[in-house]
Order: sequence, then C-alpha cells, then structure tokens
Amino acid sequence: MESASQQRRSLVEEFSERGLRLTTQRRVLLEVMQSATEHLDAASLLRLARERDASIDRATVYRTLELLKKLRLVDELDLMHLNGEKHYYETRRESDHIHLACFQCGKIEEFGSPLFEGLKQEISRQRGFRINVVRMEAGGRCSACAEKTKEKPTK
Amino acid sequence: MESASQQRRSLVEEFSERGLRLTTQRRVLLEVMQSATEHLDAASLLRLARERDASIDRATVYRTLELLKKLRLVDELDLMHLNGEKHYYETRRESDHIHLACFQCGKIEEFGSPLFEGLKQEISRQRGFRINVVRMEAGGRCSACAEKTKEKPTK
DNA sequence: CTGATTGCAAAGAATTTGCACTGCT
DNA sequence: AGCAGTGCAAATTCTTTGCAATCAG
Repeated sequence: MESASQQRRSLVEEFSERGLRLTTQRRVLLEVMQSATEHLDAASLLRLARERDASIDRATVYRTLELLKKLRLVDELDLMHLNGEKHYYETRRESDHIHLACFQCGKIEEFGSPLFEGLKQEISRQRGFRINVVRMEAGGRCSACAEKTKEKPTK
Repeated sequence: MESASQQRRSLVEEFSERGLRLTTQRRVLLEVMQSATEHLDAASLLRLARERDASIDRATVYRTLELLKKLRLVDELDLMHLNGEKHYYETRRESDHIHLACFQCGKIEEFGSPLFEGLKQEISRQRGFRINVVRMEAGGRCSACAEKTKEKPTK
C-alpha cells in the first residue's frame, strides 16, 4: 500500500480555487502527482510530466513543488535517505501518517495512529507550538525481512 | 535548551570500545560533537574541528559522520530545512525526542514524551517493524512568536 | 494587456569519490 | 608492517537563479 493518491477533491480543483494561475504545466504536474501510485522525487515527476507535455522544464517542477508545499497541498519526505539525498513528494491526505523505511528491502510502509494524533495535540498544549507540517520517519527492518532472516539464519 | 550534549559516557570512549581505529581526526571530531551546544551541520563541524587540527578535511568529516550514523552514536536531522538542504547532527541520548522548528524565528525546541515512546512501541507491535532510527520533526510557530503576533496584530 | 510564469542555461550548495600517501594498532 | 584512514582535487547529485520570451486572466 504505498499509494500516494486518494484525496477527497482533485488537486487541480483545490489549486485553482485559491485563485492561482492554472498554467498547462501546473495542471499536468498536479494531475501526475494526484495519480501517482508511489512516492515521486523531482526527477520522476519531471519524467512523468514530460510524457504528457515534453516541454516541461526541471525548474518548473521545482518551482511548482515549492508552491505546493507552501499551499500545503503536498508534503515533502526524505524516506530516511534510502536512495540518496533527494526528496519525495506526496499529496496531503485527510490525516498525517508515519513512513517506515526498511533498510534491507527498501520498502516504504505507512502508519497512521490515534497515538500520533495525540502526540501532536500534546505538543500544541504543552508547548503552545502550532504545528503546520509534521514529518515522522522510521528506519529499520520490516516484518517480511525479519522473516527472511529467520529462515536463513545469520548466514 | 538546544544543547546536544549530556550523554552518559564520552563519545570517544564508546567509539574506541567498539574496536575501531581512533585517529587524531576522529578524536577531534568526536570531542567537538560531544561538546557542541547547538546542532551542527557538516560545515560548522569542520570549522570547529579545524580550530583544533587545521589539517582536517571536509571528506573526513563526511566519512566520519557516515560512520557515526552507522554506529548509532549520532543522529542526522533536517530541522525542516529551515536553512537550506544541509543536515544537522546530534549525539544520541538516552531517549529519542522530537524537534520543533519555528518558521518565524528559526528556534529549535526539543520535545520528549511517553506518548512518543508508546507510538514507537505500537509500530513494533502492530507492524513487526524493528525501528533502528526514528526522526520526527514539526514545523510551525512557537509560543513566543504567537505572543509577539498577538501584541502587534495582523501588521 | 501586463504581470506572473516559463524554458533555458548557467550557477550554486551539499556531498561523494579516486587515488596516492600516512599513521594506527 | 600492513592496511584502514586521510587529504586533496575533481566529480556528482540535487536544487536554485537570472533573464528574455510567453501566456493566463
């Protein structure tokens, strides 16, 4: 389940409602992001966008991502730098979730929990800190890899 | 309180106990990290280390940080990219904590909570995911900045 | 119309790498 | 003594910027 889609209303819709210029490039980028089935980095987003509009430039991708972050329509992830220092992006959903990155197989799991929501509330209450963006990532070993290692012990 | 120190035993001690070569460069870097009173990025670490040993090279800093991450003696932070894309480093403490980054004044607060520990346990139990490293960061507005804004309303 | 947005090309920031030399253990 | 670790310089990766041309509203 590493889908980054499934958001109530379309990104294009939410974007234009805010009175921002909806250029063809932005439309394409929003559509690609919305329909992505995995976490995209800037280069992948560019590649996919170019399948629809070959003239789109790298700079536009970065500028649009910056804008979408500010609008809080997309979140930026590191995924524990499992694959270099690039960033990944996903469209914001109803609720925040944690990303679990397996150092062994590279799989990314998502995890949401009331405890996570409670923790954020505790931060607001105890510190008076108003959270705009939150990112929690864990690196380690997923259950599937733990199983595999059990089968073939230590080698 | 943005101290990154206060760890039971010295880094140098923990490092050499693991049977790794303790070169003069590594010793200096470990000592600088240990006594740092704020979160250091690679460039600051290099600068401080050079005050003690002028010949230390950037590459050594990066290679040593990589090693210390693997050994789990230091953690890598982004601090919500408040100041560019560089990384920050802090020596690992008894317990994990969350970093709260104020977008307005740039201050970094730390926050630890049993709820956070509970959340990590929940991840282990429910997903069978063994966490090696965890990073939680929140960006928003700190209480001091909220106060300031109250005084001088909307501009 | 006209200012926001774009493509292009070049620059910039952070980090990594190949290789000959050095110095721990 | 031997090999892991280092400095140096160049390369790489990811992202940003200046500017003239374009296009959405």
